[in-house]
Amino acid sequence: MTEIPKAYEPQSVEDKWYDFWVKQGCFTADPVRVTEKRPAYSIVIPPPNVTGMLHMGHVLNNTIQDILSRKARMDGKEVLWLPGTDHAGIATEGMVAKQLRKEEKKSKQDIGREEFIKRVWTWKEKHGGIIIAQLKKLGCSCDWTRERFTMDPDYVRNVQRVFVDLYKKGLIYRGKRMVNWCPATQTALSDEEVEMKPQKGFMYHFKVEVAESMGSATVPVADSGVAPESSSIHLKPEERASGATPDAAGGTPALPGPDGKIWLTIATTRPETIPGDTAVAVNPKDPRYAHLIGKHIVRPLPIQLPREQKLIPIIGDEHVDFEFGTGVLKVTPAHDKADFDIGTRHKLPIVDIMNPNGTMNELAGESLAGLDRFEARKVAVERLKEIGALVEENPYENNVGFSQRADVPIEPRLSEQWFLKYPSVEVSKACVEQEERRAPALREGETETRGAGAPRSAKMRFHPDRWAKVYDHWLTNIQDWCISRQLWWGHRIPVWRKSIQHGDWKQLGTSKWATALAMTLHELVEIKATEGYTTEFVNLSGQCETTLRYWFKNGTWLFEAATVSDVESKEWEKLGFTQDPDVLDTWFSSWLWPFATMGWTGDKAHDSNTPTLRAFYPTTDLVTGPDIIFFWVARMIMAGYEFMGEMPFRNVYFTGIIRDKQGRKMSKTLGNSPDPLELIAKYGADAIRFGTMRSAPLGQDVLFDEKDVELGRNFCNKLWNACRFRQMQGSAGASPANEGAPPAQSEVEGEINPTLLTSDDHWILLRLDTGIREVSDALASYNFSTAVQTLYRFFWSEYCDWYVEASKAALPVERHPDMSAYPQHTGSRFSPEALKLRNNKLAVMDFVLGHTLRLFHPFLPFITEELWHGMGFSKELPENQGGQTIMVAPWPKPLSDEEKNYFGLDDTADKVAAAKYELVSLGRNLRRELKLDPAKKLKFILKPAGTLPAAEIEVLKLLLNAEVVEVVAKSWIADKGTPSASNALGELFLPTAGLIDFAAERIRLTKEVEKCRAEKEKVEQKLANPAFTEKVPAKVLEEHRQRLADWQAKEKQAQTSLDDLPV
RNA sequence: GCGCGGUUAGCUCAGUGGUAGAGCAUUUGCUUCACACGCAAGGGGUCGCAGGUUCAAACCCUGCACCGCGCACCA
Repeated sequence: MTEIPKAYEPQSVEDKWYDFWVKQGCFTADPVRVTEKRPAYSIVIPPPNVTGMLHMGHVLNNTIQDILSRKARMDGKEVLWLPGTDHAGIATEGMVAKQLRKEEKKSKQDIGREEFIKRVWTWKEKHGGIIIAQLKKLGCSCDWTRERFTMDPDYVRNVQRVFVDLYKKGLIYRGKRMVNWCPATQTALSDEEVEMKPQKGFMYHFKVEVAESMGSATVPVADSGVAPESSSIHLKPEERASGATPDAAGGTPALPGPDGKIWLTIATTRPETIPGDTAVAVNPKDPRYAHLIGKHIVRPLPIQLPREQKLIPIIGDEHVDFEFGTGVLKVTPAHDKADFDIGTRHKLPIVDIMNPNGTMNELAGESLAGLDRFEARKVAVERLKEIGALVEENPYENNVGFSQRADVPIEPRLSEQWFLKYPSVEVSKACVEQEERRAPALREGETETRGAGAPRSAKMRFHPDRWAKVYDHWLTNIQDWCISRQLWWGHRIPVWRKSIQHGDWKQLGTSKWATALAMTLHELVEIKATEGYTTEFVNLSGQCETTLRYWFKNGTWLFEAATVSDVESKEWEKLGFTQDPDVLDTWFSSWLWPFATMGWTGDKAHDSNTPTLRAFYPTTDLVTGPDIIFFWVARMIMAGYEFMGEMPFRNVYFTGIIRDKQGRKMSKTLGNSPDPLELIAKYGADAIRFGTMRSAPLGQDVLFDEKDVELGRNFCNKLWNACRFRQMQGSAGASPANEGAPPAQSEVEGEINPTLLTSDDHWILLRLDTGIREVSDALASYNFSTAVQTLYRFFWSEYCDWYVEASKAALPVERHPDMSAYPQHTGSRFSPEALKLRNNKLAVMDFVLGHTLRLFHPFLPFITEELWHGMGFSKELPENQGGQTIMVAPWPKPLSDEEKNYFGLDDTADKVAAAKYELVSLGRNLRRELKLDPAKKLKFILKPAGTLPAAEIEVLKLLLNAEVVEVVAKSWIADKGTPSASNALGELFLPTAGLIDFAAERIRLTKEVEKCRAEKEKVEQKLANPAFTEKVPAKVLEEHRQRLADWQAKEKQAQTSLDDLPV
């Protein structure tokens, strides 16, 4: 490093080192290298959407993973950070469909499934790599040789295997159920993809006539010519409301009104679904309505239907809450989940009045058919008004489920879908450690459980562990997972179906394969050919691997063939079987991520010999957001147990959610989401990493502010300049960066000679030791912001602000410490002794910087690598110990007892320097309070408490910006009124003859006395309390006594000075 | 409704029972020869409220208020 720029320029450094790391294979994991001494450490990346662009959430998440990976490498582990992307079914399909519409004015149906999928692949090849390139910019040390995509052929095969396996186990089934239907994307969704949002709408009350109200008939009145609207249309709603309608709070039975009819009022938020009502339900215990059960009402919509077709029964069902609404519930089994359940209980007909796209169909009646559901709602209200059925219309807020992705209200819809009954639920539930259940002893051993080959605890840990409760709760109330999606882009369900008339086997054709199969089928079905459903499985072993499932009903067989074999599926197709058109939920592929990316095949014998799986599964850590705890984390755990027989990861770290500085979520519409790449370009990758980590406390959301990145840049610049300063001092000899140099080598030039260490050196070495401990501990407990703040404090406040500044007293300014070149400097500083001291100080600096760079490397990979080489620390180190790259230089260890002994560091070794720095602050304070010219070099007088070497005085002089620091004897007495300050080191005077502003000094001293007195009294009060002195531990009592003495002394001194001030 | 988290300096947050902290912002001063992306010195807080436990509470307990999040949900 010959010429060092004044400021750190990240742009010229980052690409260079990233390319270097990749070329040298620094990120590549090799399972062969894993041994007991070199344990494996692994993380699988939460695969970002292949359509995605890097956002701040990715920055947070991936920086953490990178820190963990880099730290693990420095710990000497074999690290696999496995990257990849996710095919993001709905998002990607939507994007390509949109493009198609825009560029070619075509729908996906226009070009067909095969062509459409081709287009998606083209799109993926072109744009799919963007986010990966962005991760590289951030410095992520992923093993790119193992990059995976959830639509890779191997991965697709794994998804199919898993599907067929679960199908075989009877955990996957197809059924007609109520699902969450997204009318925008026209697919079913899982419960997790539905977000409840409060919506402002209206509660409509409408009235219906009880058909049997005349008391004559229990049979529906066939009065087709006269629809109820014609007879009641003359009445105004309010008249009706006050008439026969029972008061919801009343409790009196609903009886015929003056017109001889009984009217019921029904409350609904969705009047457009009235045509789909197939019953009206009341609570059988409700005295108002119980007598009506079994009678019918006349459904008001659609209007045009003849009266007898509108009659629907009044049923009794406990589900109905009599407090709510009017206590009368309209039951729409096709369009409401709860209603569907009621319908099932009462065997009600199901009338689906909507199209898949959310428009009404012809069953909704002429006036609604073709309208969008929300439009239809308005029209339905109009119709009700027209016929006089609408009683009330009140603003109402309720919660409506929205499709998370499309942000439109979901529509409960009855449809045929595939469901998964979750596997391995109990073991997955039990494996996660809950805070209250954990033994205290285990908490201590936290660091050991991470990354080590054999975990001490068999449990999985969540960080912060409160998420374990959320996880547990979800698993306890778990519902079957709707896994089919009506999309084209994704893993198509590997099931082929055909229905065959009983005995009509010739339908299968006459091929050899078909004949053999038909024979088998024939034999089997002959035996089982009884009416009803069966769920027997036929494994046609010997002939094929397909799992066949069949049902028999009404003389027809329905066959379902599930297979992963391309050859066999072709055969099924030849036999007229057709593949299920649906694809699987994207999460149904990502839940396999931790092992499907590692060469898993599902064949136990094979997998147990797959090196990657053997070495790296289970993975060590998973880093993700709590928002996908159900979508991904929980499901991966179940898949891990089900298919690998083991947990997929030992620790899960949940990041916070990145928000803007006002606490709002980052969103595209708000425009509050900064582009990380712009920030990287502006401030550097290290800066954005540092800033993000610094402001991301464990388990809390992160309020992001560009200021944080700026701080990161400033920090990098500080690091840069501290190294630059060191570099300008020239060589101290041999490479000093060796870890814990053994005492035997101490005589080597450039190594630290303990006999030459000053109090400052002792102090910084102890501070370094503390820093190493704190950073290591913080990382072991995933407290990244604590780690960063510790580093910040150590490096900036301790090393730069105090140590380097103090060191300047012992370091000549000139670049070359060749004495002959500077004849004007003939003082002690340039004596051979001083030169030795100087070199020793440089050696200490190198020692500290060498450790510091390594401590920073996981957080700031680029600048530390640049400086590591630039400072020459890489020289003379073995290739695999930092010689090639700082990436694998050993992580700094706290100083051992041996090292501390060698350096002469006991627990009090930092006391002198600490007192010195405190006295400097006091002295600077004096100067300031007395309003003395800060630039002027002043004379200070020191009366030391003990003896102080001359070198210490030099340091004081420099740090106080003094002209001179004159040391005086104990007997020396200051002139009256000389401002002073004192601490353990001694008493510091600032003789100010002629300079002093007495008024300012009086104010200063008065304030000082007051403060001392207040503090003194606080302590006195405590000590005066007998309860305190009796019960308090001796140590605390002693502290208080000492504190009292200190304040008393200070007060006395300040008071004396005040008294001595000339009037 | 149930659960979780939060409430400490203007802002963002540390702080596991014993003298209230950091960064940013702010004030003042400084072209001190590594760094103005810097240096130095300040100002600024009855730790959300009310009780309780304790010699001692920001910290432990109880209740309340407010903010945020999750789950559930009644038409």
